[in-house]
Amino acid sequence: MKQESRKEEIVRVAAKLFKEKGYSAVTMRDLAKAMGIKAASLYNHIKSKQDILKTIIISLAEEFTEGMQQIQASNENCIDKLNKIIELHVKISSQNIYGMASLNNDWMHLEEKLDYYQKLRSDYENDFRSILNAGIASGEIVNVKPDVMMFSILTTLRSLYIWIPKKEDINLNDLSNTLSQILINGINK
Amino acid sequence: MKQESRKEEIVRVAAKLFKEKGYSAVTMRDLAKAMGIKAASLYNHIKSKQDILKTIIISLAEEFTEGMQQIQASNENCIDKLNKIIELHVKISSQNIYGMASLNNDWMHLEEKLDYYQKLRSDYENDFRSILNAGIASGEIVNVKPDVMMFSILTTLRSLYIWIPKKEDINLNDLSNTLSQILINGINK
DNA sequence: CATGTTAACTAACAACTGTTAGTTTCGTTT
DNA sequence: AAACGAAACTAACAGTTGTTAGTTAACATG
Repeated sequence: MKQESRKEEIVRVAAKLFKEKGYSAVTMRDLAKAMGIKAASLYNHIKSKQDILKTIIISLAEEFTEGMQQIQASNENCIDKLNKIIELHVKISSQNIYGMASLNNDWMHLEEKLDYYQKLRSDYENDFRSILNAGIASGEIVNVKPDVMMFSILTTLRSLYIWIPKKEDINLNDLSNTLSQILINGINK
Repeated sequence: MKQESRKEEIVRVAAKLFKEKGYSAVTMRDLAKAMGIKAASLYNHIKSKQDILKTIIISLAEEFTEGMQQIQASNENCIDKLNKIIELHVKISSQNIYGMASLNNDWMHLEEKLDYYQKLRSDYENDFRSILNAGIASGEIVNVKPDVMMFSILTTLRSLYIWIPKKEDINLNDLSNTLSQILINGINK
């Protein structure tokens, strides 16, 4: 159990506030009050408000990129790759509920790192799309607009951070399995 | 073709800016510049910044409520009700792409109308849930966690505003049908 | 004990925030 | 021609914003 540094604590508390009100609506004085210190004291630990956002978002985006690369490299079939993607989102989202809110809602407020973030995201989507296309080609997956499929699955997975906290005593394996069933087999009997 | 009032124009332009940067990050001076006037001049037409947000969000939320009530009142089977809900979201979202962004991301910045909005939203979700439960009871719908089904379908539909603008020359009927197929029957072959 | 580091503090800054008051311009109606 | 209303303007406000500078207290290391 490694000790959390003061900077990490600030980033964690900031992410929580960012989830509730959004990056722009949270002031450094809000954050300081939540930390029990004065706003100026924050700057002993962090470079800027912008730097906090960058730390939150980029580390998460890189976690997704890494996970996707491992899935792509494996030689499982397409449905199993999709199941792995679902597990990846459930895992990362449940471990960092607050950060996921920033990733989804406040990425446009990244400044220097905006281009880098957008590249990671579009690479991720391209990988996702190519899994679906391979599944269509091999006959594993039904042949209807892969873009709509991707949109549907990915927005569900990207919104997990909203929904997971509402369920108490949730079992993450159960959740992954249920999502797999619903997203892949639908709800029709 | 009814003429757009100056106030409606301001609300429309504001919604566009809110979509790009979020409510909090858009200043009245930003909005004025986009309108080609000075910030103070906005107040000849609108009461406050808050009032703009309220106008955008509440009218949309009421549109959804009205649509859901009609669907509930009809005596179609559950799957057909779900198809109607999908059509409702596609229709409203495509007609008001910018407003949907505020509805999804900036509702927490409503002040006096926050409680009202939250009531509309939870009523909507309750209606949705009861359709799913009826479908499970009648054997139309597979019996797995209705909350996960609702979450999955509803977040996809709520995110349409992000995705529709990326597709040029999209046919809205096609989109509704494709979404129905994917959300209800899944992607498995 | 002396020294250095960490992390808090107070005070202040220049810029920006939403908004109000009062004024001007200009086309339309009396 | 006079009066009116709509819609723009300038100027200003009080409060808030992110951030910097310089200082102080507590504690660990030489």
